[in-house]
Amino acid sequence: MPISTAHTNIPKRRGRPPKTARDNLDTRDALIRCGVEVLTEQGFVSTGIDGVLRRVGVPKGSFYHYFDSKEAFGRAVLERYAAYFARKLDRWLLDPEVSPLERLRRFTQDARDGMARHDYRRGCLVGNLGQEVTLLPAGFGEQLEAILQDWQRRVAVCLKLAQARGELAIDANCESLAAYFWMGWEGAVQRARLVKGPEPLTLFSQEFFDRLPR
Amino acid sequence: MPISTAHTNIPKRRGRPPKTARDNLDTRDALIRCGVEVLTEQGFVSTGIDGVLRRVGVPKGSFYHYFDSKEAFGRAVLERYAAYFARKLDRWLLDPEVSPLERLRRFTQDARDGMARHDYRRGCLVGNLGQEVTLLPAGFGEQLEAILQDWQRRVAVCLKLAQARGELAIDANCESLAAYFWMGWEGAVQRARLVKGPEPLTLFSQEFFDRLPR
DNA sequence: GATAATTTGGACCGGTCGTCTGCTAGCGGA
DNA sequence: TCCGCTAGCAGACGACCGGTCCAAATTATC
Repeated sequence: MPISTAHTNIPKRRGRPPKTARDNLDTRDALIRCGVEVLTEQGFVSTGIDGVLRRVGVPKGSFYHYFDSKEAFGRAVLERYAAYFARKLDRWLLDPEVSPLERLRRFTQDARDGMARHDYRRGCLVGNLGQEVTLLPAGFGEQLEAILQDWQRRVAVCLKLAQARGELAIDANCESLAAYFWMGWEGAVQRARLVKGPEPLTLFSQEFFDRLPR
Repeated sequence: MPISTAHTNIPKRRGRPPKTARDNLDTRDALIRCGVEVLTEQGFVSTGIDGVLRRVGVPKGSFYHYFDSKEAFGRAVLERYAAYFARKLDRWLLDPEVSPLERLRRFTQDARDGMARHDYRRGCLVGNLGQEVTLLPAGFGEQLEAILQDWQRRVAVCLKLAQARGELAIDANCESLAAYFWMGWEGAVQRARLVKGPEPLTLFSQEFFDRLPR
């Protein structure tokens, strides 16, 4: 038998087993996943690692076995979030079933539902960390900006498709519009957290799409 | 003489009389002013009292003489900022020399210059604290939302003036537009801090005013 | 049994908020 | 005059928390 797949062969790891029964090998994964949840709520600086450790049921001493530092943990969380979000974005923006512009609109609706599911406590991780950029370890700012540029690129592509379909004026600058979209959207998300309601998201969506050049 | 009113009869308390001279208020004032600077950079939670104390040259022990708690300090700072910003807003939005829409545009230009003056390290205090809303003492969120509503109201009035002048379509919903403006603007400010440059602010302004219904 | 791999409890150190105590300045009363 | 009282202020302290590190504990593999 060639290389065995991950789920068929149990690795039978050596070493001291976890005290609390946990899916072996993905303690690190669980920490990152929990980190995404907590950091989208509280940001990076004011979040203690004890908090996420306790939530996952991992002892404090174990942390530095999985990550070099809090900074490294933050980076891992951010990467995970970026990947997760890029997938989500593609799922909507590449949907061949609906028109390009409608895809973007549906993305905002889905995100709005997502915020409601978490009672508007969680925001956008990139937005949250962006606010803390002056306090973050060096290089974080650039990574955040790169992620936003990536999202912008995807939206810009979608807008160009809309142009080809005649949904959007041909002379519109899709890059600028995409940047404009994300600024407004991040602002709307922030505001939705503040009022603990969907209204800002709905209002933004309404106004943005209404004012798009035909 | 019947019950004397509080301000006519002086109790003639013993002991050293309250100073009430400038010195007392000056120190408090200096703390608040410095607080505005620091909190617009770092937010509330992750800012230490000691930091602002050191910057003003006030000993640690004196802080709780001027403020009941860190929370009370935060409230004072926020009030000061709101008042300052409302004045600034009025200065631009009520300027009779230029057309209403141009007033709003000039405000954004002025704010852009302001961010440049501080090397894009300082953002909007309301935006910053809004991001931390889940970690802030109770009631902060409502105060922040109230301040934003106040700003929105002022912008909405300005937009209505623009309508009267024919700069804006009569059927435009000024309240919605004002809310839309502030969401986008806060997002742009946040982004400008991230990239440490004026481009997001310029781009937002451009797009927003370009897409206003005529 | 030796070794390597993995997990863990707890110690360390620095920083934070808030308090406690005490000093000084100036006025009232004896 | 001078003692005591009160208001303004300052330094030290305490309790706590957060990030980091390490040595011990526990198991699989050789």
